[in-house]
Amino acid sequence: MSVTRERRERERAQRHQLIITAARELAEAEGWEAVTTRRLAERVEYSQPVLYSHFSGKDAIVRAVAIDGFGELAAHLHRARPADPEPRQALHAVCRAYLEFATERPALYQAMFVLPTDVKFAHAETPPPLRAAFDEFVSCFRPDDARRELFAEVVWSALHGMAVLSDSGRIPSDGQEERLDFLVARFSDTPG
Amino acid sequence: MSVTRERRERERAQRHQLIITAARELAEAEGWEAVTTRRLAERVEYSQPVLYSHFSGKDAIVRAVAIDGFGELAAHLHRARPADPEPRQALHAVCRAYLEFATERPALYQAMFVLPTDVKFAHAETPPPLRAAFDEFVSCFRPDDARRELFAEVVWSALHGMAVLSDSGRIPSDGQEERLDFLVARFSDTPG
DNA sequence: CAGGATGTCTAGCGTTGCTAGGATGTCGTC
DNA sequence: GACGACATCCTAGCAACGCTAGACATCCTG
Repeated sequence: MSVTRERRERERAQRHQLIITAARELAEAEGWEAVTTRRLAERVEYSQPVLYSHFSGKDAIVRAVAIDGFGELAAHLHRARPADPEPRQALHAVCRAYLEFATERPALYQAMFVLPTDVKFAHAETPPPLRAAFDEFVSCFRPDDARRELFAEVVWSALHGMAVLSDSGRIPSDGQEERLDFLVARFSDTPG
Repeated sequence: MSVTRERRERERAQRHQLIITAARELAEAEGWEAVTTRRLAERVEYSQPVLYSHFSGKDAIVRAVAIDGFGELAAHLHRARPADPEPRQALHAVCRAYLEFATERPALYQAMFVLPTDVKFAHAETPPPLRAAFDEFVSCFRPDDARRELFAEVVWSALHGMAVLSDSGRIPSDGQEERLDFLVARFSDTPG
């Protein structure tokens, strides 16, 4: 339990995070198909096997990036929700923030919500930040409505669909604002 | 221009389709990650290079599968839409049919709407069956409403989100029916 | 200072998508 | 019917992939 050991562990933890951020940067710059273990190793200036001493495999690295993303998304949505919760404006703000997040960090978003994953959603083992992000949607609906979780699921599904279809060029990305307005108009508790 | 030549071309066309259906079956049975050029070649009882005399690469095979799927989806949605178009029931029927299609042919659905593609959506070069499928949604809204295309985009996005999030285990698949009901209630022209 | 644990690298395995080049067979012409 | 031209198909191989075994170096401990 020497001082050296502590330093080692600290360095190891730093390198762990370095791998995660390097994977994320590489993915954001060139897409996930460009993130190979060789390029990643080169980028962190270690050899390939070092990656495997930190993560069980490439999937685990992607998962680590995704989990980092959940925290950022939760924070981003929370910042966007106005303090005075006029319900419809709150929903609009949160939805817009969600689409912003997806558009500005497409690779991160893919790691979180598109790539195959074994992260548990809506489950006891769900990462707390992920649950927190989802709750930002739930909180946009009336607390006394028993179906607000259902509402949140559908709104989230719609936003996710808009995000991925737009990102993959399947719907024109310049109509996103209009679609957002329409979605919120239809889903907010206070119609009109 | 001999008879033999005609037979050759006929055989070639058959083999072309054989490759497509083999790829699709393999994907439906074991997922797209199991569809390798070697396994596909083995399945059609030819060597690998034969695939490349029909398609420019693996992506082109996936695209061909997807395009087949567009036709089937359009037909499936059209069958589902009732002749007497009570608007809300029509929308409900088409939406349910869409989700059915996605759940029952998940690999085909992925080829069409998830995997990277260069198929043109909402464009002059859009495959007609794809446009026809989209129009089944558009037709669920009042013809005099200039924004019905927008409505259709958002409904489609929501359904797509529900389909992929459920398929990848990110929302529980047994809530799909409830979500569908809620979606249609909020989006149909005739509220209530 | 020796011995064992820890950390890191080189080298290589099996698989992937894809392609070059040779063998085989079929066709139109003399 | 024999022959050159052509089309068809396969064997063999390339580079890149995720991942791992085993050798080397380095450091802490007794």
